Amino acid sequence: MDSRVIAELILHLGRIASGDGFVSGLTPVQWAGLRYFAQANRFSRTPSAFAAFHGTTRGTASQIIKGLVADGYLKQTRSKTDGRSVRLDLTKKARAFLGDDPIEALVRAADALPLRVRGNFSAVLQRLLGSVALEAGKPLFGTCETCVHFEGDGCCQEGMSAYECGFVKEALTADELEQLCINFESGKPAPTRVGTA
Amino acid sequence: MDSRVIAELILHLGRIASGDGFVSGLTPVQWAGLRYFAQANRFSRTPSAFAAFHGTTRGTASQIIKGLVADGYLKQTRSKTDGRSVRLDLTKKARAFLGDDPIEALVRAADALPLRVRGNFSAVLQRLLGSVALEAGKPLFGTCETCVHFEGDGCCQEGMSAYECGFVKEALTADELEQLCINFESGKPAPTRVGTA
DNA sequence: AGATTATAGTTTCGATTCCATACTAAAATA
DNA sequence: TATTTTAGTATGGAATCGAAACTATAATCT
Repeated sequence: MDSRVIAELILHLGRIASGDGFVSGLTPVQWAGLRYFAQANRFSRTPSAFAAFHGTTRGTASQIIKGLVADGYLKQTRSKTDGRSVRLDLTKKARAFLGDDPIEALVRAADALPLRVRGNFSAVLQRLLGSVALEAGKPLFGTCETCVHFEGDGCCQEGMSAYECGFVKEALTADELEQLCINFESGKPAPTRVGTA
Repeated sequence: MDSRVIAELILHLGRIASGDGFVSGLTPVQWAGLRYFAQANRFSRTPSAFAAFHGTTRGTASQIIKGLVADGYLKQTRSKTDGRSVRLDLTKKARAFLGDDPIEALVRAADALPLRVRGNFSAVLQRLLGSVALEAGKPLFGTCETCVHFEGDGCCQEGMSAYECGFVKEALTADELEQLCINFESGKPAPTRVGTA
């Protein structure tokens, strides 16, 4: 019986914290877009990936992005390796605006929680999201840390960090290990493994 | 740094779990309305209270309700004591439909959590909602259990339960103690108190 | 290679949502 | 009695979103 209360609290909290109407000139959807492109790694900063993440169609995603580009929050670059693809990057203007995101009220509230509580709480949220995303057939985004495609024993064999993604087969910078990726696939084999095909 | 992750998870989870588009013929907003009127006590089943809860305007709330009434999910009754006021009650049809609510996916996910975790988790959510609602100037709904207006020592003095709301000055049934109320005011004086004016 | 199919992204259209504003009617207050 | 407040409803315009159609590039299949 507590479960229903939890579910309703999450939905309600999400709605309240999204901020109604315009905040600092952006709509809730536009803020969601900005947040996404601020956190997605370079393989995932595309209209399609955003659509998948946000749980909408590519058409809708395209519109949201168009608005953000027009207002100077995102910059578009065509991919050199794939002529169809496009990458979106936050402009300086956008980064400066991130602090006005209405989500900050919720961030502050979470920040007031005891450190220990935060960790548990966040883990439970992750778990709930995993279940719901699975059932709804939505892709689950995640970071390299627990991804099956992550290869690389952090040790610097020859002077350079040896992180690599086995899916796109490219090297990864340290920053990118913490960014969201659409190719994420959950799987936590022992941290020290060597790839058993 | 974990706080931001928490905030984004909540927003994301809320969006995914709201269900996109129509589910069983109702839109996400209509489902939200149905849930509200299923859980609000008789003082709070009004357009205004729903607007306050849902964080929208009375006009928008009125539209949502109009649709639900037209589709036979809600029944309108004018108040006898206040000619302006209107009370909305769920129809049998609506109660039968509640199980199809897209939120059920999230409910099931929460239900899979260990009992002990659920309690803590729910408490933290409550706390976050309290902070955010306060900061956003939104009213906080709650139940009699922790409301300052709740009067009555559950003991049955003369054969009937003596629960009463000091705000509307009316007797309360046992059911109503668990329903959401717009007149809720947080405050947890000692459970056994007698009203010090 | 050439034809077919799949993918990335965009555009357009219609339905829905929602806020702002204006409005009616019934309390509450002066 | 006159004024103000409150409850609820309508209307118009902007924004959102999904479905479907469309363009262009890549991948696949004879």
